[in-house]
Amino acid sequence: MNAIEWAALFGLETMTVPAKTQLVKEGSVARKVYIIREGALRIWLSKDGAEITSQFFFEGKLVASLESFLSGQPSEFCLETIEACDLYVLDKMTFDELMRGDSEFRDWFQQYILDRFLYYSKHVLSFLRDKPEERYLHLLQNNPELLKRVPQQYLATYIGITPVSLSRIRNKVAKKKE
Amino acid sequence: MNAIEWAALFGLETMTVPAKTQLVKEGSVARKVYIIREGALRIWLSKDGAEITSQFFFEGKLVASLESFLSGQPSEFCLETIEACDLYVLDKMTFDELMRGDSEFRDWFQQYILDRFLYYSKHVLSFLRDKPEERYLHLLQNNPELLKRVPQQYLATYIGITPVSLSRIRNKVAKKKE
DNA sequence: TCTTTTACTTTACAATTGTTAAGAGAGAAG
DNA sequence: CTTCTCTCTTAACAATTGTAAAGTAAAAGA
Repeated sequence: MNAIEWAALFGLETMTVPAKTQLVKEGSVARKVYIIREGALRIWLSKDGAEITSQFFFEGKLVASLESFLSGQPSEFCLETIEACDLYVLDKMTFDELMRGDSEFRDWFQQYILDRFLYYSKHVLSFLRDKPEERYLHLLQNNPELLKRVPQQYLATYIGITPVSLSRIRNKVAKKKE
Repeated sequence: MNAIEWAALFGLETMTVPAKTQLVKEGSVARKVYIIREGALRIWLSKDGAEITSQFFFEGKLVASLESFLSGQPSEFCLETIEACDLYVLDKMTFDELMRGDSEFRDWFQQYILDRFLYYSKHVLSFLRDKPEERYLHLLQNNPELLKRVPQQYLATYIGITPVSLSRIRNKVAKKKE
């Protein structure tokens, strides 16, 4: 079972939101998780007034400010749509009931947490092992869809550099290809 | 229940190993998890012949090359003792039985995975938001024990820089304090 | 259509980090 | 005690990135 199938099975309500909608704001408590039927979102945090993107989410994925949703603490992050999105909504009360009562869903969600854990392990690794230019090249190779779909300014902070520096790297890479 | 209490409850065997022992080597499959009675360990990976430390573990913690232990795939990392260690050993067969048969243990382990997930989220954050100097200062503030117990060359790669650069930063910070 | 806004690029300069090599100091081994 | 090894420091130079500002191009709004 994937996230969309769970959403359909539970008959979750859907909502449609325009681009640049903040579903969870910094400092507020996340009370819902969303399953993406269509669209793209990102999680960002602010540093000295600038936005730093920490993750992207696309069709078929479950997305939330998880650490806030699970702990009940105010979120350090903002969850915001990049494009107009079509989303299933799962509120915390229903989620808690499912986690208590539906062992299949519980197993599925725990697998989801494990996947996210493994994703983060690899992500940390790329910061330890690779230079920004290498991180960009890996994205280009392993996730070209991401580059086409996401504004470069978001991509830059996602790989830990400024938009200016990413522009320079792209220029450098393009010249090498000639 | 914490990891040590579980180990005692299950009557796990213990082992004592000297410093710089590789419990899991790069490319081998991790078949055990360890619970630390005494000592310190680290996980590292190699990049162009150099070792990059990705995490530290101390007393009371469960440690393994988790992605290898859970997936059965060869480990990308090496699990190595920093000091002489006194460890409980939990092999995969016993672990799998416990995960199937003991719902309390299963819940405990899943909470452990969740904690690790949250730890990694924050770790990624520090790479996105902070400069190496800030990462060092945060360690100094939040984890001074770590700095005393772990060789600086390991610490340097842990925060994503070279030992030379860490030495420079320490010098700079010391001068600021005068 | 014209204006405004936004995203991206480019440039120049400052700051930081990587690299290489040499040196100082502490501890281990003989 | 002496030598060897290992860790950390320091220095010089190259490479990379950050910052600030100006320029370009394309999309959005009136």
